[in-house]
Amino acid sequence: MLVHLTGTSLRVVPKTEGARARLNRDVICRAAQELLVAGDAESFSLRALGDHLGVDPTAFYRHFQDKEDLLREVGDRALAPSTKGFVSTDDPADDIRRLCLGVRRALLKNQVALSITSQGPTRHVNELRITEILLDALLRAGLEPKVAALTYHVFIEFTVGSAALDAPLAASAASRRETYQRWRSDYRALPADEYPAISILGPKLYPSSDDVFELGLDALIDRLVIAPKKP
Amino acid sequence: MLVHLTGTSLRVVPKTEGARARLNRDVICRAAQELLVAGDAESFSLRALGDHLGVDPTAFYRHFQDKEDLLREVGDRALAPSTKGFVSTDDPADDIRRLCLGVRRALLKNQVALSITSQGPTRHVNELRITEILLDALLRAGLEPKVAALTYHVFIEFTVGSAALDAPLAASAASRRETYQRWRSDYRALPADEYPAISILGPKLYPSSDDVFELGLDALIDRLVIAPKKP
DNA sequence: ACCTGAACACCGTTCAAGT
DNA sequence: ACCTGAACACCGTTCAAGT
Repeated sequence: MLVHLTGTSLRVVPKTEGARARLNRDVICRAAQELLVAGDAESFSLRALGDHLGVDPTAFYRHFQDKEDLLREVGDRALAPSTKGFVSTDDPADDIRRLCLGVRRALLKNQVALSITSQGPTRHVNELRITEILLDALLRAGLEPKVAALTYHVFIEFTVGSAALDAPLAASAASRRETYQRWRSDYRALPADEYPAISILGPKLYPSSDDVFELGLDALIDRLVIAPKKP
Repeated sequence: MLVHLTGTSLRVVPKTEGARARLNRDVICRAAQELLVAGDAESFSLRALGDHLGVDPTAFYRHFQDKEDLLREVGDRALAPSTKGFVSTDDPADDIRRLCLGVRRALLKNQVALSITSQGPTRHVNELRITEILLDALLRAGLEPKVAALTYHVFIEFTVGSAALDAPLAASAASRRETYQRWRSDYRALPADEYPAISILGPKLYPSSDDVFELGLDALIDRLVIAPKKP
């Protein structure tokens, strides 16, 4: 069969016709991001997305392979603020620190932490930039290749993993304080003879998850980048 | 209203009647664990659980509040091997190391990492034991209460978070090697001028996730427990 | 007391049909 | 070329009915 042009394909399409919400990957991603930032991640569905776009839910399949394909791209777009305008300095340790903090913030805001790592590398530009920045910093810090690769994965697992754990709570920032209050009082109700350490430290548990992340991140940077252990 | 015994409540129930798969939390949890260990986590459903038990799917609701209630208990049971028989020594750093490695192994095997932390503390015995062991070790290591609490959360986030990220791949151990192969070759196909660090380190990425976890865990222990930073 | 089964309000996805 | 809408094969959960 030959591909052939028909007369109609050369017609000029009126702009007014194109104005009514013509779908493409960009407008779909933006609508998905709006829903994810606004509500909780688990109420997101392709049907809700269709509603939000004023379009049949299945129109989506013209532009993405499946839901995962969409979430992966939405996730990558969410990461843009952490790579756009990022400039590496002559302090690789600080570069790593700034990058991981930015990645975490972007993931928490958009509730897409898990979709990022679900199926390995892609050509998605922000994921690749993050990998490049991190690996570059680790090489500049003087790590040998094999150790640099391992260390890269440590930072990714800690950053993305803790974001995945914190995201559900970070979403409802208002209720987080009272949730934590309740959890602490659950600990307080435990028998002190059976759980002595918990009864001492219970009131101090569930601090700011930002503080937790920074403590862990700085420890990893100190030990793995600034003063790596000799083998 | 008074609680009163009726004559029938004293009747001896024939054992043959009890033998036909009478439901309770224990047999339901065991069936769920079997399904989770055998297959992938996302194919688990209450309907599949009902089939496996030879029972209507909704019979489940006589014994658990909802699916999350079940998964939380299944998760806690999965953690039992990491706390049963655990003995703390006079080396708190090593106690932490052994505990976190055991917790990670248990979570990966049962694919229940995320269900553990989804809604804070409970009276589930293994979760509480893990908290107690960890907090106790941190206090014995000489950390002051506030730092000990932060450090506790760092270890939990790193252990559970990385298990949550690794679990989907750990499930299909057979296909993991070839998956990693493909990912590495994806990296190799990238333009070297745009991604110089990736093109150098690409072949070394995606090492054993056990090695990654141990590198990070030991770094955190060194920096936060053995040689904590002075404020 | 405990289980069944119909029913409700959803999912992601496919595919023939429309324009 | 792109969108629609019916349909398929599922979900978790509720509730009246059975025994």
